[in-house]
Amino acid sequence: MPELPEVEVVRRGLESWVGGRTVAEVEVLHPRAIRRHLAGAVDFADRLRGARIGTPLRRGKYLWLPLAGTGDGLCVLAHLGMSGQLLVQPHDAPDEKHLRVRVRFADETGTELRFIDQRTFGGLSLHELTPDGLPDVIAHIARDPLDPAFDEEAFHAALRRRRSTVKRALLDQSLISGVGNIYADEALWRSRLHYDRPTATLTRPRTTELLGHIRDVMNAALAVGGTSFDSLYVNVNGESGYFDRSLDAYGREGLPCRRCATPLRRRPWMNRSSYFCPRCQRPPRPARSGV
DNA sequence: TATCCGACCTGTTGGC
DNA sequence: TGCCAACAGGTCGGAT
Repeated sequence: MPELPEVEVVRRGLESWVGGRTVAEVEVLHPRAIRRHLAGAVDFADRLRGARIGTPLRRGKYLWLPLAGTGDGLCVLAHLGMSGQLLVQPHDAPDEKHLRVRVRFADETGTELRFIDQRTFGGLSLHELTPDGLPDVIAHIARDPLDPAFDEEAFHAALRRRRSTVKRALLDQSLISGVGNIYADEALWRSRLHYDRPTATLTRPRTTELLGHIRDVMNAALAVGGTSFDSLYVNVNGESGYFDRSLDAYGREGLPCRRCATPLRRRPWMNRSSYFCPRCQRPPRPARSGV
């Protein structure tokens, strides 16, 4: 599933293969893929035609392509959801089964950009950029932990204020962006923190340690092209990443913990799963009532 | 206001 | 072999 490292791999691919090219034609094959573009498919295609793609940018799991030539301050915002792919394909390559949007360019390179999405949780839309260069609709998305301007002190203070648990907080994109279920479980395992640990109990050193593990695991995944369990995540050239072989917690139910050999467990959690080591990641003690 | 949780969506897998 | 339920999970919006 595309989280920050996978989206960054895609962003880098787009920078190489799509940056600087001019859009000739856009074909929307499934309306749900552009559902966040409220003006609809015809408007989406009309406004994109003739635009020149700038350098792709990213915040958390969102990436966007600034546009020139359509009036200032417009961009294509993309979210891959759970199964979205942005592929650069030859014109004559057969259409993928779940091809949703096709972008052709006004050049002779012989390739086009395709948005493919099996589960249609992702999508493309056009938005204006705010003065600080961010698409207006993602102003609520926090900076991600690989952003040099990420404010660690403010993050810790926000955690302490919350009456919630640590994994919920990690998945809250308005608090810290780019972390999804996989890297949350990995970082918690590395930090020896149980997913239900109340955020208000985290000390400043524990927050620093947790952020360090989040950055480490994301950078390690980035270095090998991200995590691919199946064909649902690939880079713009259709290649898989290799970080699934390095996962310590996610998807390893019943397998021995790489620290203590205790079999890892999976627990249903918020309509998904949490993987953890019952020995290294002790559940929090219940709060005593009436004290 | 803060937090929680169901709905959305489709292919795969496992049980019967 | 075929049917069905469970599962995967990021984001949004309604409920509490």
